Amino acid sequence: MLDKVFNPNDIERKWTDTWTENHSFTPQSPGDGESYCIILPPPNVTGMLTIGHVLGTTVQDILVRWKRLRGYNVLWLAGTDHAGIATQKRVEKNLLERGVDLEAVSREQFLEECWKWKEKYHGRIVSQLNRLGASLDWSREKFTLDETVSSAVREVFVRLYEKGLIYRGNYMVNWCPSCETAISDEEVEFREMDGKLYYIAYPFTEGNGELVVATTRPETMLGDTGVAVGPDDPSAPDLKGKKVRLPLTGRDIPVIFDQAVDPEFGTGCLKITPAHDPTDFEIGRRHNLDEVVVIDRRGIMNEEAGEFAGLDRYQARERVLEALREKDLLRKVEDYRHSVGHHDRCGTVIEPAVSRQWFMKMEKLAAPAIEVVRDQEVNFFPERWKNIYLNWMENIRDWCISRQLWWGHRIPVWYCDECGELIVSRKAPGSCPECGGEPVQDEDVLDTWFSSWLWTFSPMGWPEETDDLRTFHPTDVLVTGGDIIFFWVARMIMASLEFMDEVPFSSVYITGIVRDEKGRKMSKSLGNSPDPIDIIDRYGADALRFSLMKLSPPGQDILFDEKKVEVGRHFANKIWNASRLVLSKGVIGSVKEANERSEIPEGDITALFRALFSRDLPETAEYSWEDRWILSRLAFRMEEVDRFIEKYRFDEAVSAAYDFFWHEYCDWYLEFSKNRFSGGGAGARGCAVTARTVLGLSMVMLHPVMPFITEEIWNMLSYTDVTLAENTMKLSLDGFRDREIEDDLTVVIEAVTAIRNLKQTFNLPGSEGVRVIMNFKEDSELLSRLPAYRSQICEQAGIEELEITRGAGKPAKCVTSGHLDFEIYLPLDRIADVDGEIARIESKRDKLQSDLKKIEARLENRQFLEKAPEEVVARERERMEEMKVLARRMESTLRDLR
RNA sequence: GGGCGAUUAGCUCAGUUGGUCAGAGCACCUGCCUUACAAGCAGGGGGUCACUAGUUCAAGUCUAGUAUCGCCCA
Repeated sequence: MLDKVFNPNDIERKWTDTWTENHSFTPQSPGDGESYCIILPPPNVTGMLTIGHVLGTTVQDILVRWKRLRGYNVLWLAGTDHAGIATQKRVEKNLLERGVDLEAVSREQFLEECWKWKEKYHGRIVSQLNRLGASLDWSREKFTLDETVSSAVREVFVRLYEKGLIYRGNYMVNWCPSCETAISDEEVEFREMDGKLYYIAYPFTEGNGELVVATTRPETMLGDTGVAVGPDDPSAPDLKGKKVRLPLTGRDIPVIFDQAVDPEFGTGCLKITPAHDPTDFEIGRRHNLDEVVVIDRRGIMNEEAGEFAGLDRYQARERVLEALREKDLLRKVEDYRHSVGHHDRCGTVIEPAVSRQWFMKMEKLAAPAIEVVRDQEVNFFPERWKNIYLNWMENIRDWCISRQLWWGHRIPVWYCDECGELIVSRKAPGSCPECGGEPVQDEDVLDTWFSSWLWTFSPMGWPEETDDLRTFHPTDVLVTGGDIIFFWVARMIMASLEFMDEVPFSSVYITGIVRDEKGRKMSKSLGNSPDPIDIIDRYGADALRFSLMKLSPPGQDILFDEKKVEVGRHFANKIWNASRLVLSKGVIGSVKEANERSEIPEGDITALFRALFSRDLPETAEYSWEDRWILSRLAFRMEEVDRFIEKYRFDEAVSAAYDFFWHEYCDWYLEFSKNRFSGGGAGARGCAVTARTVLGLSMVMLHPVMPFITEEIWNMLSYTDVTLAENTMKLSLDGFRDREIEDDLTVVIEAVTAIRNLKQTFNLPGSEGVRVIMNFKEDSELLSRLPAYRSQICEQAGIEELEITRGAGKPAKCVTSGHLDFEIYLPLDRIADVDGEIARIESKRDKLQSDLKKIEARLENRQFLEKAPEEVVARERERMEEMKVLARRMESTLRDLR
């Protein structure tokens, strides 16, 4: 006998092991059937997965398992990312904590530490993904620094360099003084901050007078090489050719005129620091101003800053202000709120700096990537992301791709130590082709995303024309968060179009962001994400997956609270216990026997299904209306679930399966089945076969969402020796839909519920001696079919006798329940609480009458009658008549009671 | 400054092309440890759909504006 309470941990381990041993998720290339491919957004090897990863991973797993069940040749490609800055920082921190002097560590030694780190955390990530049930193909797994991927990176660099799209130069970049590297525009996060606006006087070199400039960063004045005013400035003619003397340095700098000056800002007069401000840089280059660097790579003032050298930029700010005050040049200080760029990885305030870096021209690459989205070759779900993508792509700027790090893809560029020749090459050159000198490789590495943007094809062996590429590229759908749409999604589309000449995927599904109960995004740095493994230990992976899917409508952020996982745990327990019931009846009519009897090919569940149930289940001793009904509902629900998954409506798909299993199969079918089992004989046999089959197909339906428990139950049902995860079945249950019986059951269920309600309201616990009359309106079609359901209605409602009548009068002493097609009379010798009953009916009558008034008003409205579609008017008329009948009956009931 | 979400029951959230859409889960109340399940069963109460105008015969749903919260871009 199975345990009473479902215990997920053992079976989850068991099936993970089995699937791994069977290599269940390794497809062939070329393979049988249509192929389907998803690449896993490679997690960083910096730490552990968050609940956010669980959400995205589950969505992908649902899609690939669902496709596999339908016979697709599915590849879900596993991989991890080296995460340049993040990993380097973690390793540095780790070394410092171990008391290692970073200055004394060589590049080689440091990289060795990084690889150790990678091995450790890679293992953790793999085990987390396995615990979650992710059906990834580990045989093809790649790490972004693997040789196949690295060679693709070098290939791409060389090709783009040769095409003139990659260039090196001295430009303004976002510099992180903490990480001591350049970063791309996308890695800068702007935050609103309270600051000050300082008004500083710059005296003219000749004559009296001064120009007052406004700045939030007074320390940068040490690097000023000009002062700019707008060309339309009223004082412009007077300023022509003038110079000012830069305070504290004594440097004479020109007054220039430039469109970029905003006359509304401050005094309308802008100090120009070309080496430390992006706008100033542009203005400076336009006017050939000097670029004086005063802040070094660590954010410390250099020797150009004179007496301020050696101070960090914030200390320098204070000291500069002091000095200006002393010289009486500080005219005004205002509070000022402005946005300040921070490095998204470490939170350090970005120091814009002129620096020699490698860049990629993006405009030409972006053009086709814009087209494919406009032409709907690539579609976003939810669709609103499309506009965000297009907006970014249309305003794209060049990409700074070099990083001053050690951990990453080293830039494939060498410089001759003799003649300085620049050599861009796929392989290390032996000697300089110009002078035979010794080539020295560029010290820097590439932005991590420079390898990630190739991820739909580089892990499959590009630039070789491999079987995998032929079979699986382009991939089908990319599932990821909206936060990396620029970093990654957009760039992948560009890369694939450039190098594969096709889109990388046809759909992009953007998941919501998982936040904590306070609405903060879960992140490693905040430490507010619970370890998914803890949750899995306590609730089970199926429960976690189910709950996340049920609670996350597409694109909506989800506030995660551990309590929400209970929904899934309860459901898994329900599945488990329903299975206990069904399996306990297994001795009757084993499906395996039926399988053998009908000589059905191993694993062909559809054929089995059809052999067990012919299209029109005859009203035989074996099968009866209960079976027809649940099969009809199953047919409907399976189709519904498929439709929702196709539309990426996982919340709806999961809810449909849940409602079917719990509220149709368990609440009604299995309850009906108890009587049939206890009756024994052929009826019990048919019931057992149906109960098992529906259970089995429910497992198929739920497997993509809850792979473990469904696999377990599926195997206990012994249909085949093939695991559910590896099974394929083309299911088409269309023919089993039976509207008439579904309509009948709607009434049966309504009647049973009404009787239960009356019984409970009037406190009749047992069924003994309870007699109920179900009185139909004269014209009801149901009347003739109802007797078939009579015994189940009695059983389910807990009554001894059900009399079905037509147009009969109401007995004198009884309580009633009114419905559209029928009325329930429950005769009582004595109504204990007459007043309560009157109040109950009155409140229902009041509600009915107010609804009735609305409908009457509508039907008296000439406009409605003229303009609304006929069927709407007809339906309203019908409703009004029905409600009138109900109201009359209620009134008569009330009269009787009083 | 520009753009995008959100606002529906005490809580967390569904509600697709306007017309049986006012719903689910949790929480709550009542009765049940009924031989699958108390992580359960049966029954029940509970909402002016943020606000204001508008379009329409008809608005939770469409339009505009307002308020509050959140995100993205500059």
